[in-house]
Amino acid sequence: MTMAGDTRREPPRGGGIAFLLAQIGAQAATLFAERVAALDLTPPQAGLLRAITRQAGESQQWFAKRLGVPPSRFVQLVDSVEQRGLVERRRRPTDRRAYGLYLTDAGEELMKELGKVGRAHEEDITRGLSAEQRAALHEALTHIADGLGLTPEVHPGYRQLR
Amino acid sequence: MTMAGDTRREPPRGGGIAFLLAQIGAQAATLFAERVAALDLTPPQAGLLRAITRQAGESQQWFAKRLGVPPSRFVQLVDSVEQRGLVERRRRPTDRRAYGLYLTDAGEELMKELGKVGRAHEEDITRGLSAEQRAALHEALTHIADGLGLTPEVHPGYRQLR
DNA sequence: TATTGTTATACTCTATAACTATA
DNA sequence: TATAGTTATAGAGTATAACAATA
Repeated sequence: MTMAGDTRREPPRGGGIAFLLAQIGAQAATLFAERVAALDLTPPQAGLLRAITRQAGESQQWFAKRLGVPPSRFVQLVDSVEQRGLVERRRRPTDRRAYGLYLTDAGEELMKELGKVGRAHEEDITRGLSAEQRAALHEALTHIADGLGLTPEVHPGYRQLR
Repeated sequence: MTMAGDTRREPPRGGGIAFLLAQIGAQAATLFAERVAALDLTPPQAGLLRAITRQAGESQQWFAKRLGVPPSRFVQLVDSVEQRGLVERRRRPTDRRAYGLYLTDAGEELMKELGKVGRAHEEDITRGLSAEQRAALHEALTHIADGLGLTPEVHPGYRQLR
């Protein structure tokens, strides 16, 4: 099934690895957007829910910085998931300017669905690769991400569905 | 130098291969945008110049479809490089509705610089990977791109520099 | 009537900066 | 005076659809 060593293409695939990464990354982001749309979520909303799962109770400023989103945009993002009953803002008694963010029960439920969607998406992208190829690919990509100074949480490439 | 088999991270890097691809792809696109900005080009302009290099004389419609850009946007794209003297529109005698697109001498010159930029960018991204890792990575990415139905020319992920 | 290229317009997404309430 | 959150506004980028010239 895997066409090992297929380099017969001419002209050669433009731009090599960097071009392929940009091209595939954009397509992966689009496919992910389509998948989470089935849960009535946008990719930024999905990213926020996941971040809250990991760091429940942190302030909006904290999440906004962590996710690389400007505070003004972040407000609307929180509004959108709060109005759907997925996330709660809780005033902090110690500093009444700040809100801590928490998932509601409905939010926790949706996160399970989101986990399934993520696994299906992963399978979509890596379909046809052997376990060895996947391991090597994951290692190479992690190496590149580290070299580019990318941190696991920040995802500058979220894309809305048109 | 390469940290082979580094899977100690916790929590594990989010989303696995698909997430890494989207994250890296976005960053690669941004870095490329910064590099071509040194030539006073945007990524879509660079993509157009490269396409014309390969298929000089084809019509605007042909290129627009090939690059996945709507005709209305394509007009402005051609305008921008024509005004800089990099590209020429030539009316077709056989069908006076259509224009064939050609690089000017200045355009050919700039393409050489663009080639250098592309190679430097490729090195930026793949820095620290062994020759074997690069070959395996290229193969895996080509496989993924084929699986996603991506063609070598179309690049839906061009991103403007902000 | 259909097609190439063009223009006009409207819409989406985003960031900048001003504003409020608390500290 | 400084900070968390919010709101208002303006800009960039994009697509949709109407238009002119040629077939």
